[in-house]
Amino acid sequence: MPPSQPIKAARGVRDVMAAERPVWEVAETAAREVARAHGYQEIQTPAIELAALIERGVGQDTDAGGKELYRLVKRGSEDLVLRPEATAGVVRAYFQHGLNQGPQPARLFTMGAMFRYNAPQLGRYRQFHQLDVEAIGDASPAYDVECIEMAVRWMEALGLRGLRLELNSIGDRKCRPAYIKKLVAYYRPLKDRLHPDCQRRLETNPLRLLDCKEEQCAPFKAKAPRITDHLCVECAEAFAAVRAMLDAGGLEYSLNPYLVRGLDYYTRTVFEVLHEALGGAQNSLGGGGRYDGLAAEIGYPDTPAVGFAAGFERVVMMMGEEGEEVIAPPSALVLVVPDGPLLKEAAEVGRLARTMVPTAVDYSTRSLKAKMRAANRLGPRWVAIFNAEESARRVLQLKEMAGGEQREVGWDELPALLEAELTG
RNA sequence: GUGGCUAUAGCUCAGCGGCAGAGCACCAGGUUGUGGCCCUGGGGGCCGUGGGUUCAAAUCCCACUAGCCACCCCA
Repeated sequence: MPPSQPIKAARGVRDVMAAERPVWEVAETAAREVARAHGYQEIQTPAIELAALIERGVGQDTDAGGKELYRLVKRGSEDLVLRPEATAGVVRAYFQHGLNQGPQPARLFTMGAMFRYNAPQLGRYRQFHQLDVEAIGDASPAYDVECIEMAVRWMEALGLRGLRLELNSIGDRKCRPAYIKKLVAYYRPLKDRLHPDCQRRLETNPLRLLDCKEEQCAPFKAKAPRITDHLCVECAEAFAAVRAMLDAGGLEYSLNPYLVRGLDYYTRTVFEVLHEALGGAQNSLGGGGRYDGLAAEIGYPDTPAVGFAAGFERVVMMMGEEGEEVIAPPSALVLVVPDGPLLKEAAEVGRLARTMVPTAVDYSTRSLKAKMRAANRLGPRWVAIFNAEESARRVLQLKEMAGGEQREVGWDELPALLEAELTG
């Protein structure tokens, strides 16, 4: 029985159609170029992972690793989820394929679909796509800066302007717990005056108090102790080194002591690349940071690492606003248009032309006039027209659509002629 | 998960109790092998879904669904 309603795409997902796809291709190509220019190698990891990897790696108390996680129906004893981000899977692959035995750090990048069950909005989808770049196996803050630089360079290469880089350090396992205690001690007496969400945060995830944008809480936030004033010596030195290298490299940034990222695994450096023109809630094009604790969390040897992820949907959207214009190429350079029922002959001419340039064939039974109208919309550079009489002589009329000139060409001369036209 | 706005042709939208409309797009003809401009004609609609009010509902009311926006969260 047919469905009572025609079946549409699932909520929160979208199709990238032919008019938009070339923009994605530009973004993907630029991403590969930037990553490879820094010595990074492309890998692919699965979209499905064991639930334990994500829950341990991303953190069950985070949105991405908790309520937003897509869980697959168990088959047998396999408890699988759709990945909400790529880092945990890349780190898993790094160990599983022995990259920890090779030269350190391993410089890896990947591109692909991520999945989070949240309310869809412009620029935010349930299936979205990220560029993900990771340097695994070395604690030097120089790699933090390398990641930041790649993120910014990628977006700049796509013509995006009005980018803002925000930077913070959120300490490590040594100094952060002590800071959180101070933060809670500061906020506890103010609890009644915070708005409900923040009252909840105080109990569940105190760091998130710094993320609050409510005016009601703003005065308290301004006077709250700052993590950057409470870093241990090692974290403070690393943070200073990151800033010094950014300065030396001419990368502008602003320090944001309230920048706290949504995933549990971050330590020390965190950063975000924002775009001024995007709406307040979805103004983040990408972000990342150091995650020295993740490897141990998912059962591998303690290993320092740093990386970033950036969203294609938002980057592509901003390219449409202000980036360089990308024009979708016509689907074919040559369109073969037989006048009459000449299917085999049209196919043969198509094969000949295709040896040189992308070639489509119009096999429809419409009038020649209708086929020419269609040809005009498809936008090929040439149309190859022939009727039964010309077919018998193995010739065709090659018409250049832009100027309208056409001349008779033998089928066997066609490839050489097209080549000459393209190179000349 | 919470609140606001919206839903009519492929697209953009008008109509706001009384025959389902426009522009663009699509198809065909005007031109006996040849596109664009122009002219003519044509195909297309459960007016998001379900219920209610009414003699009568695209129009008013309710619910649901979806989209957008804000919150939340983040890419």
